[in-house]
Amino acid sequence: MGSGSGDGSTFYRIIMSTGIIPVSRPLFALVDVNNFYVSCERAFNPNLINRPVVVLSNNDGCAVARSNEVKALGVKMGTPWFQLKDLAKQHGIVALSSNYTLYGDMSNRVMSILRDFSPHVEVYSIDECFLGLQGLQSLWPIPTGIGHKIRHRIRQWTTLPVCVGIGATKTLAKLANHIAKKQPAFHGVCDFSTMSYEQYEALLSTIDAGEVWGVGRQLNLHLNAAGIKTVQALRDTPPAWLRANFGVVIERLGYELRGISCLALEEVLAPKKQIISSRSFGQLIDHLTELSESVASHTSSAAEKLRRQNSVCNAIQVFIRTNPFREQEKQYSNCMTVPLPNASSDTRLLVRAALFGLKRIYRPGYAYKKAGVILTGIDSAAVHQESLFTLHGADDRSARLMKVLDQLNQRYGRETVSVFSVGSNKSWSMQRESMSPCYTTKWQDVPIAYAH
DNA sequence: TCTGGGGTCCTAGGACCC
DNA sequence: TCTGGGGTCCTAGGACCC
Repeated sequence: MGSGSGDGSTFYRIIMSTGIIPVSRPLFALVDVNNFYVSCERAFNPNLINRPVVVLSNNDGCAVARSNEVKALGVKMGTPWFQLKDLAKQHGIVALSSNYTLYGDMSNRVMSILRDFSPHVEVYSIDECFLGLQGLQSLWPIPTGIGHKIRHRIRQWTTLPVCVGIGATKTLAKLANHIAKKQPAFHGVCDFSTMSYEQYEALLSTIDAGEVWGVGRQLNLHLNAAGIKTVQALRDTPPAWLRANFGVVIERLGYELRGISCLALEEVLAPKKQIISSRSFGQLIDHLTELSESVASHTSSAAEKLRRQNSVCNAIQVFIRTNPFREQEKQYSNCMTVPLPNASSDTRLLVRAALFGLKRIYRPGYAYKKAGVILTGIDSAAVHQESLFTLHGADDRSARLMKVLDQLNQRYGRETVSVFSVGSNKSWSMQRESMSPCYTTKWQDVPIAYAH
């Protein structure tokens, strides 16, 4: 509930006066910046325009963005830089180290422009954004119009080139965007919603099923083996068959291609469910002390991200591995998930746990290439709010829990812990008697931290 | 010689509980 | 004590995405 919005009441009024349910079908746009990192660099260095440019990953390891000129040379995403050097010399490719601060800033500018076009916006990635176009018909009777206006304005205000895809579902909008990028005849805007049936079918029958959002390499192989090669063929495959063979995700994908929207716009930024911090080393290392320094620093930055979203985590995973590309060397890769006695975002506690795990998985005599940590079991409701709870039940655990509560309340100086209630006989469940988010701890955790 | 980093979702299997 | 079915939680691993 909780939707006492104007939309709702209007909806009901119309039903009552006319008896017609005004079903306004959803419509999505996907706006995507072309060659985003390269375009950002060009915005600040016009000398790069019309020249072949790549942006390289951390340690200048591999190409993570390519200009059209570089794509035309056949360079694939993720190609290692050392394999590109000859080609680069030959064609005068400019290689740049990545500058994520710049890209983040440019991304914010684009997103804020898009918010002027629609109140319903999902920032999908640093260079992509879904817009809900539903309800904008009075402003833009033909959706293609809004697409061109968006393109024009972003170009004018940021110099960045974008393409716009429009369709009845997010998957179709993605596909339309892909077409807008690949087929110059569309001038950067592909709008399925106003396209003729013939043109639509002709497009779908020529595009590889592997281009569909959610169809990766593996799935595409399986689809091809089953004779499903084009988007059209995939769409016309019975959803039940898709479910039986590939599961619920692909079944949903099938519906989305049929124009039945299954994926909603996610307008609010959901808190992260896991937070990773990891990096490859510039050179191989083998000592525990060096690994420890790296792991400690990763843990610290991960904990910072965790606190920024007002969360705590209940476990930290630490992992290390050798260089898998050096196939002739002996390989080692391992990880360990270290549970925390209490959910926390405290850097020192997390570092201690991570180093504890690292010591157990570390083996001397290997040349390590990468290390990192993953924070898991994230509880984003833990916002340190005061809440009032009651305790039900009467077995000895109640008394023990009360004691624990006292200890925690003393420690934090306020009511921070949720209380458990007793079910019918022996089952315990958490019960919150407050609407506000609370800090929760699990019954199983209690004896570990407060056994004595 | 040199090969990124950060996410999500789903599934399977084991431990444990009732 | 006999027993099975149903449920949760956790972890690992795969596939996919940008």
